[in-house]
Amino acid sequence: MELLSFFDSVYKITPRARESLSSLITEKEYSKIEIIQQIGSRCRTVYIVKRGIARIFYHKDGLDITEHFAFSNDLIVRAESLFTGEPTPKGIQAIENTTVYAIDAVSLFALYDQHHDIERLFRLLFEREHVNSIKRLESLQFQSAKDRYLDLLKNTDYIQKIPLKHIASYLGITQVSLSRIRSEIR
Amino acid sequence: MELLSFFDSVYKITPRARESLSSLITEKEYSKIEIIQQIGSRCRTVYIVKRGIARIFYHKDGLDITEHFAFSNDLIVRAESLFTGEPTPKGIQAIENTTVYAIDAVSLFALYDQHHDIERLFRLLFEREHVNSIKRLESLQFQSAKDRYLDLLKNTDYIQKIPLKHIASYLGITQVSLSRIRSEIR
DNA sequence: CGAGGCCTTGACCGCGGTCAATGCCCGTGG
DNA sequence: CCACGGGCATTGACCGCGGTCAAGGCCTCG
Repeated sequence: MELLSFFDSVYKITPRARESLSSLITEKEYSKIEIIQQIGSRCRTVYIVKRGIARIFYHKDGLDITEHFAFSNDLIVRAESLFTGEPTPKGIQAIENTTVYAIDAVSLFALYDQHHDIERLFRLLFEREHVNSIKRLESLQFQSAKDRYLDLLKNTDYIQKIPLKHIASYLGITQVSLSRIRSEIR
Repeated sequence: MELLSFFDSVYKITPRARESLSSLITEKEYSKIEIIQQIGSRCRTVYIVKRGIARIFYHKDGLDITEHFAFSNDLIVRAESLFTGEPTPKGIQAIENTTVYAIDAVSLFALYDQHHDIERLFRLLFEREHVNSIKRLESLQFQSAKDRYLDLLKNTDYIQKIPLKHIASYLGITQVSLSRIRSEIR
């Protein structure tokens, strides 16, 4: 499976661990706009995007706000719920027709006790997410919306597939402002 | 040691692991304004504040920007360097006379191989930091500076000990704007 | 007592916000 | 097949939050 070789590139686990882990992995398909996880639910599944695009979103003052985009091989979890067990006001949605790998979190955490190396693999995977959050913090704290948009253009393929309204809220601005920024650029 | 009982409250480790771990822990004292870790260094030490206040900061366009504050029992690491091995443009400074516990990261990571439960303990500690980063992301993405300041006032004791200029940059605004916000409030 | 750091205040400006009108694309039904 | 309606993006008019620059007050420390 492609996913397992991606895992190998992060941290190699023993064949036995690999076997236990792979038995937990299922694939699911979602069509454009479909909800993968409802707002208000608890995060009990670790998703990894196989193909397509997904986003984490929530509602604030009646607005739909995108917090995160995920592409191929990206994890997509609502960490503030997965790590605490609390429900989260955030949901997960497919932006295009999307295939994800899904791993049940309870079973996964149970495997941690039997296979030290699985815990390590996922520790490393989540550490990457942690670093991503910090980078995003930096950009939100002291860059203009325009700079953030230019960065996004530079670093993210497939942006053209994402509706501008989602990009706008991800950048922390309205789609009206994003539209003006875009018109300035060329 | 107080630190070990704090660790116990997060995750209990075996007596043997506890012994190995405690041999890595040292205490260091820094006076107000003193630099704990230089800008541009690699993060090879896990610090936990025992007493006092520390901050993570960096320079952007000649300005001094505070990214994080740490109080008693808070971890203080530059995760984007600790987890990647890359140097970081961020430094650590004591805001007051501060005592920290210091754990050498290389030795700690080596212990992970011998003691599964130490890896788990620190995984859980870092997960908390991860969740904090995400909460902060939310507030930076879609709250006004005033709301962020009010939250900070509510959730953080000892703010009165932190110079306003640091609070301002932490909120993503200038100290001039913070000053106006403060004057509005009462 | 003088110097420098920190905080406040005033004048002025620009980025990004709201509200509203318009254009465009696309799916659905008569 | 065209007409209509709804969602998405753009554009204009207007406003307010937070930015810069500069002056002034207040501590602290040598």
